[in-house]
Amino acid sequence: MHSKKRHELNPRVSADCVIFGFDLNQLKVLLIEREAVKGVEQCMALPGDLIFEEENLDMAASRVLFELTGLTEIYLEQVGAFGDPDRLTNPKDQLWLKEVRQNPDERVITVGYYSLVNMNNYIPQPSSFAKSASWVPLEEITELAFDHLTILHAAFAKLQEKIRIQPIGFNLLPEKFTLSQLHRLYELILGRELDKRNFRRKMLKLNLVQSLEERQEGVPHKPSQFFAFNVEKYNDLILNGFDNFVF
Amino acid sequence: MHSKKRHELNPRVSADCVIFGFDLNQLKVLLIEREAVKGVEQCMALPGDLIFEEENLDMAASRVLFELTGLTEIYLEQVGAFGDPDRLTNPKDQLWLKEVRQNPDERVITVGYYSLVNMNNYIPQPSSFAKSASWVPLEEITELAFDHLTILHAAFAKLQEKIRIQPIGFNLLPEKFTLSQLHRLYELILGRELDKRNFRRKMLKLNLVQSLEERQEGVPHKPSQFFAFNVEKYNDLILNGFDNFVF
DNA sequence: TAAGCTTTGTGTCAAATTTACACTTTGCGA
DNA sequence: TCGCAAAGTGTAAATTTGACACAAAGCTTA
Repeated sequence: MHSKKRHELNPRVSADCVIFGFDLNQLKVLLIEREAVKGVEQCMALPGDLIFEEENLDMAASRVLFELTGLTEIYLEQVGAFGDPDRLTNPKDQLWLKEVRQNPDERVITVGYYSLVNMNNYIPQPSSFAKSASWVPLEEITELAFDHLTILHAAFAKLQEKIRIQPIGFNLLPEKFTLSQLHRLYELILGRELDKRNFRRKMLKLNLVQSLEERQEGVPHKPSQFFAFNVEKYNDLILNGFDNFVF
Repeated sequence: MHSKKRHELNPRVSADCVIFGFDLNQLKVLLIEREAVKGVEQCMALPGDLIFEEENLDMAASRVLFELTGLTEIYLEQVGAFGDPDRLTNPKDQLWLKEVRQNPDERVITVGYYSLVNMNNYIPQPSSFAKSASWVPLEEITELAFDHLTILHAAFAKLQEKIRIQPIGFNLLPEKFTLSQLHRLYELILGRELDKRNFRRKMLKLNLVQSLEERQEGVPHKPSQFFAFNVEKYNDLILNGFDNFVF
């Protein structure tokens, strides 16, 4: 028991969103450009903002995402809370906050969210303090405002865990896709090569995808068969998990 | 863009801890008894309390756990943030808060943490507003203060995910344990039966445990061999994961 | 219009892993 | 010494994995 009286934390709370997209070639993340203020040049950031009194966290994250990027109807999954006392104390961030917030020194706890979307269905429309909103290749992101790089890494780590436990791709790919595209998606998320034939065999045996009566057109090579997810099986695997793991 | 001015959330923040233990037979959770105040009988709760201004979240969780239960040196992993506007509005909880908090109506965002410990190494010593602190069988927990049951379920879900990805047991079992005990632990966490022979074969092949030159004594049946974890291999698997999952 | 380029798509075999399944052993207690 | 309770053990069939190379298709261009 401590006898000295300490002050209870009384912070603002924000939500930050890590939206992953896939352009059939690269993994991308939706970033906004934080507007420049005097003394601070533009800077990329996750879409995120303070949340309001009557909101719950999940709804707040959706609203914030919508207000900054125009995206809506996105299922967001929580990454976790980030609340280091010094997460906003970088000099550049401080300058920016002084221009934008009423109490720039106040602590802010943020709750990170992430989602996987099909880039083509969501054209970002920046507004509020987002000067732009655009898809940036994951591998090119080396610096972000505040502790957003930490949040991004945590979200990607979650994605890498998720792919071991659930099927992935339904939200990242168009309705029709080729197995090569799915293959590449898995390689990008897992960060390593997967044998093409073994990958196909596995996917087909899982019954997760079904081939359509349609092939690519206009490509300068043998056209690929299109596939679609077997939604029933996909949802089944999400609910019940794979059963061929350890034990 | 909204034009109407809304108030930014300015809550208190708490940390709640879900500490799992294993008595070689059952999974248990460390709960405190929230002291009765006028009009509200005693009630079980996760150890948790408000955090202070200068703390970061992880350290705050450790402190709170220590202050309420005396446990220290425990590695806590984050479950996530819980912040529904109505998470404290149950009438009983309100009555209790009115006695204990300066501003009982203030919103509180909580950050959940969980950990796995060897019950025998941590004898809870209640203090602060914890009238008692004790290990309660997981399956007997059907009601808790606030939204603590939700947090508990989320933590258990994390544990079930973790066991698919990492070895488990090092922190839950004593140094020497029998394979039956480890077997039971896995069955409890996974919630289903595992074939005894196959389980043993797998564990031994993973090289995760090594048999000691010592057997049980005084049991009214064939005494069991003791085993210990192969720490090197255990840490290797935590770092690098199992490699025999899908793909 | 043929040659070349690029990506798709396919099969097999050996090795490893999984699954299902039942009886003997050991030590204590009655 | 008999009975009880849990420990401990092996095998065979089925499935899954991992490694590996070449023909097919359609566009491009010379």
